[in-house]
Amino acid sequence: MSFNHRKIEEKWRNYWIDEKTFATKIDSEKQKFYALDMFPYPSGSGLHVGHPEGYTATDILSRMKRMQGYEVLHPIGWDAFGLPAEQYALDTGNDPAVFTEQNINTFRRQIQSLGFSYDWDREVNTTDPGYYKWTQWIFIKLYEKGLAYVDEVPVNWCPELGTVLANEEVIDGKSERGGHPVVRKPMKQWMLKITAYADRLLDDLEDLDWPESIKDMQRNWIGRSEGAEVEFTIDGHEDNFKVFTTRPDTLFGATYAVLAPEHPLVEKITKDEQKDSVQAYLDKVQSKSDLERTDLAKEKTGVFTGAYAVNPINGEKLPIWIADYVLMTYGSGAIMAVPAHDERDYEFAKQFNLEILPVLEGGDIENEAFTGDGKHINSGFLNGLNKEDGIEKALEWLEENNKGTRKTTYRLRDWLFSRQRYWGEPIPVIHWEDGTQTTVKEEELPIVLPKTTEIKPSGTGESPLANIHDWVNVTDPTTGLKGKRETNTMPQWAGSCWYFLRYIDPNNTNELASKEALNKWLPVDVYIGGAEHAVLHLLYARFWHKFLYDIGVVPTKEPFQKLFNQGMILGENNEKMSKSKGNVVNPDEIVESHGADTLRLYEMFMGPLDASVAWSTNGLDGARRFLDRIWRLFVTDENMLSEKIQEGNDNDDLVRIYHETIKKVTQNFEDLRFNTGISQMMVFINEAYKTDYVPKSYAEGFVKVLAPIAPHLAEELWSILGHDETISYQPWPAFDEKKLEVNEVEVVIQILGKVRAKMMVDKEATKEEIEEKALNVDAIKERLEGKTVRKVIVVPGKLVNIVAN
RNA sequence: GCGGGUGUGGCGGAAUUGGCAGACGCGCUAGACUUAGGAUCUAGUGUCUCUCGACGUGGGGGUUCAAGUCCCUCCACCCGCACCA
Repeated sequence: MSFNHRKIEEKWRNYWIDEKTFATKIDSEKQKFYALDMFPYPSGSGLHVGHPEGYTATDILSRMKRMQGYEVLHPIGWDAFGLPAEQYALDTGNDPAVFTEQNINTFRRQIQSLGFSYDWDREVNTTDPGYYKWTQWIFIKLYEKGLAYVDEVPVNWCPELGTVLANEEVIDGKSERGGHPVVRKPMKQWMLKITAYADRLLDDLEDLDWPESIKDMQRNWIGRSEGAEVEFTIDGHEDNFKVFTTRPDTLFGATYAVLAPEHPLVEKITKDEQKDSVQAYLDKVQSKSDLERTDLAKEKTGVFTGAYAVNPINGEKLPIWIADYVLMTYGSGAIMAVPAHDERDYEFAKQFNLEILPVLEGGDIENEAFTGDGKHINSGFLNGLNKEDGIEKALEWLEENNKGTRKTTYRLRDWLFSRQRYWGEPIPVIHWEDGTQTTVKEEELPIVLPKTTEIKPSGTGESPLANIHDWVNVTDPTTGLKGKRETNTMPQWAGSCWYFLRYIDPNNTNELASKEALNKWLPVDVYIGGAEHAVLHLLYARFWHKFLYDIGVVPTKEPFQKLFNQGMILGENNEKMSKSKGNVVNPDEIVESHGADTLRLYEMFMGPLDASVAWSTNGLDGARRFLDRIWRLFVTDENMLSEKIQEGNDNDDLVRIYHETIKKVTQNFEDLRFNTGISQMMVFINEAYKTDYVPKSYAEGFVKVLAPIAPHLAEELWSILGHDETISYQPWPAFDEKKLEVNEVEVVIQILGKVRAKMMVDKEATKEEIEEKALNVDAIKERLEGKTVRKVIVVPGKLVNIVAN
């Protein structure tokens, strides 16, 4: 008979919630373990089968660690501000708060139906004023330290969404959310100075137990490059300009210079006879959308200004060009072009017939730029040096002669932090009528988002909050000075930058979390979520955490010691699940038809946690079949303990496999290799079916290791085994290394690397004994007839390889 | 183009330090039980020959007594970045 998952799962789900089985004692004496899930954005479409994959992984670890005697913090919450709810509210005329609350209720119900061992008293919600009070507080601290500032910058304006977006939120010239077109537009915006932390964000990656691919993505995003800033004067002109280069050693090979179209000197230095063509070029560049600028057809374009720069190293005159392959936003917006040794400059020089002068030996500059290493030539005092020494000597020369300095630049830009939207944390700043601006006093926090029915973006770049006069207009009670509140709100990423801190002390009204609790519980021991947050969330959260570390709020430099990215669950047709493809699997239906335990088991057994694997209904059935097999082994049709489970000592047929199972499963779970751990559990059950009886102690040990994967079923089996209390805090079973040993081991006998026979030998047998025995095996003797044995290799306990011809 | 990764039966995937390739599951085949089976149990299942055996981890080459694992080379696919000087 198969077990009734609906009844069993409901029973234990209610038990855990009613008894608060998984409440964390935050000041416990036990060793701590903090297992964190990336908290979900509670979308209107509900939970997806992809969500439970990562959640099950952390849940297994949490349940195992509890049984191993740790105090476990395993919380969940809601990243509930953000564009989709607001867009939906706009489209349907609903209040985003109401809509969000409904979504959260759905998510909570769905997550609870899967039996995750969250501490439900620690739920956080980024849209709760009690929570975002502290998001605002952190903003004020950033402001006080000069890390939050207003700047007029060219921003990514998305007309469709009516808001600006951070660089990280723009993909191929379109908004990450919704895929709407994005254009460049100068606007006054709040910025966070993440660049001040660029070096630390880069260097501290070294000590983190994170996937190398994620670390690399962050390294590339930060994009530190070391080189020199070199000063160029302009022939017959007062002004000069700086260029950034990583190859100061190639300065002798510079044959022209390029300014970005937006460079402030462009207008000043352009000669009269070039004015028309330069203006025409600038017009053309400006009308290009971001999409066109990143277009794949990368033909170089540009125009000559008529002006000449002077190469500081040899006094040569270099024509100054304008071209959009030089970006105003990187370095100084100007470059020295060394076409012989830079691919982009080479292309440009070919296009416009500019001089190409090699300064490094090797390569064939007739056909392509040479970017490798070689001896310097045509380079005055650098001649004969290699790349590394050349760079060093050039840097020394530049500094001695006041022509340039060592300089490090970054690809990372400051974080654009304002959104012209309603559904976000209000930025706690007041602009006063005397032209000053201040942050709100801490005791006035939180600045609560006002209720309104008018949440439509104005489209002019002003937030809908600007129309709520009661809220916007303030008067200082002591001075009578009038002012207006900042009407921009924070981006969605703000709330998720620190939520893992709030879980530690979620109801604290005096501080974001108590110092003692933070000291005990940080860092997060394991953090599991999707790879889509590789740069956005994970970089921002690290930045805020480092800042909080600097002002003494948190005790660790990094928030997440170990990070793991779960893979994607694809549709049955091997494609990404999506409504339009009709291949979405709804977890509610699986819980109903197969049970939560089956879903958990199946998702963990599909393959390695980090792989993307297609959903398979047959595979799901197989997972259920395994649970049924366990049930039938333990329980009779009358729901009594099966006679096959017997009190008493070891069963010799089962003893080794039992201890091996405990060992492997424990190790595999620890390593997040759930698929192999489960396979070992299947091996045990297969063996248990073949033998006459299963000692009760083995049965109990097995149910304990099953509990993290299939907790409802395990609880039920545990009670059928005669226990009154939850299995959740029962000690994790131990294995006995001695029981794994065998007296005789099978050794394979190979001839020339091919397996020809097998034999049993004593575990303690010496190499000589094994060799002798192997040569006396009949099948081997036959094969060696007429051949000379040249060599015999013996690997004790494993194999014998005979080299004979 | 740059960076990271993957490639093993019909399918998902196993395989410490090089040491029996294909654990476990799905699917398939046969048998048992059964009024019945999309239930359950038992056995089998890499390919070719069905007897000995040969061949097999993307292709080719190499090191080694021994290679999925190490080295060289080529190919395919996935992810990220993309004129970042």
